[in-house]
Amino acid sequence: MSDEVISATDKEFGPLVPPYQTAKGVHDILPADHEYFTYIKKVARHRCRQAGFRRITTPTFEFTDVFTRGVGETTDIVQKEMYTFQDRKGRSLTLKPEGTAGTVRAFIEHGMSSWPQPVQLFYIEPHFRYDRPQKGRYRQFWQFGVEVLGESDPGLDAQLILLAYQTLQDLGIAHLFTLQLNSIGSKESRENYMQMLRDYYFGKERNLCEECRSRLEKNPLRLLDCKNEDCAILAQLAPNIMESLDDESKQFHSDLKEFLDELGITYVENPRLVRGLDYYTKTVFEFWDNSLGAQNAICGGGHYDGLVELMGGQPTPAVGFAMGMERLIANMKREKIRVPNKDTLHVFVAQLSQEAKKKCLPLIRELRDHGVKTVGALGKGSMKTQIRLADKFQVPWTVIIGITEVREGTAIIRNMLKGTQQTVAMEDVVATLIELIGEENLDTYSPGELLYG
RNA sequence: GCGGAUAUGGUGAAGUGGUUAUCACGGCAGUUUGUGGAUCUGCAAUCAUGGGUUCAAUUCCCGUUAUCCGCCCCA
Repeated sequence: MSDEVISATDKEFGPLVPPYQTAKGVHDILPADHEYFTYIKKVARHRCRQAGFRRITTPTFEFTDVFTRGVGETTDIVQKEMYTFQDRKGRSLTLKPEGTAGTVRAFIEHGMSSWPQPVQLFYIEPHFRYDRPQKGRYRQFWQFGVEVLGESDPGLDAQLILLAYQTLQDLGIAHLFTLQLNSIGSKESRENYMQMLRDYYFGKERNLCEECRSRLEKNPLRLLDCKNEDCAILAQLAPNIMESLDDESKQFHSDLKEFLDELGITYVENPRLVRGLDYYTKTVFEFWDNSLGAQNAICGGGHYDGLVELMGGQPTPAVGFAMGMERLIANMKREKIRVPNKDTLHVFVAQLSQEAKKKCLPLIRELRDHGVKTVGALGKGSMKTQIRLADKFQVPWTVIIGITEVREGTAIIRNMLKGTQQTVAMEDVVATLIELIGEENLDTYSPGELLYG
């Protein structure tokens, strides 16, 4: 590598020379954090399976149009947060910034409208947004999301909100959040409402922030949740969306609230809640962090009746939500919640001499096949080093096989907690250990039998 | 995209305009070759990076990059 290259890149982008570090806004997920990831995935999968959802994974990148059309041209996500690049033939591709657009694309592409309706899907996937990193906001982040397509009923929305709520409960953090609820009506009533807003703001433009002035034309709904002081005051006095809803949406919304009451889920009606993605209709909701008072959502979702059609499919009602895995973890840690994990080992196998090593390999294999979590020090190292390593791993049992044991056909089983040890015949080692560990503690998870034919 | 703070071994922290940069935890190795968790010994940092001020900078100033926080937006 020439000096020229090093200095040029170094100056513009920081350490692009060894040792490397992660790009801005992305993180390694280390084993300690995977304990949380694994646990949350289990909870999510379990809740989804109970409710008849099946998992889908859409590609990490799609044609850019999938998102510009699906998410909406005027949204912040599309306008300034997408990772867009060209492939070798000049096609524009984009790393998925959210999960719904790709899922809807898949729904249409695979003819899911002919599956039994509604189609219920969930995903646990990384997403990408080019945004300034901050607490709970990363350029690559994981979302757990669900979508229900092909049927429209307030009961469905209620179920979905319940699913989100129970997931938060399962993770021990539901009490930290408040459900914010609103309805933005049908496409038609929303357009009427947007016209009402434009009329309301007519002549008041000079009091708006610069951004809101441009929103006025493209997406006046967003004026309602602007944090700018003056904009907020005007928004307070703006016409309430509830009053301009069409009758069907009104009925839908009041039914939903009834169902939520029935389920004992509390919510705050928030007529200024609008979502940053264009595809929503009727129900929109977010779970907001209580302590911040501000809008820091751990989960957001809503009803989107027009999207499938917009993306070239048959008119299909749908509803979904997504929650941020990193934010879930951050909140669990904030609550000092720890998560059970099964990474602890049972047995360490120490060996001395080449002959002993030969005996160790089959033994380790047999132990593992029986569900005994086992590691062995097959590299060089004195007895002391190996036992010390066993101690570092905090295993309760160590098997020691040296020259003497090989000759006698035995092995030493050492109790690492008490410091006692016994010599047993080589063929009894596995059975003895299983008894010491206890069958119920073995790691014998089975993925299920394979089926043939 | 806009503002603020920070940047010292793997981690967390001290510290100084000038000879070997301190401490804790962790890591590795060793304490004479078959046994751990204690003690002891040793090893590991061009003090983010580029430039400037100065006889001299890790320490002062500026740029860059990164991290953290707020705004914006969202998950």
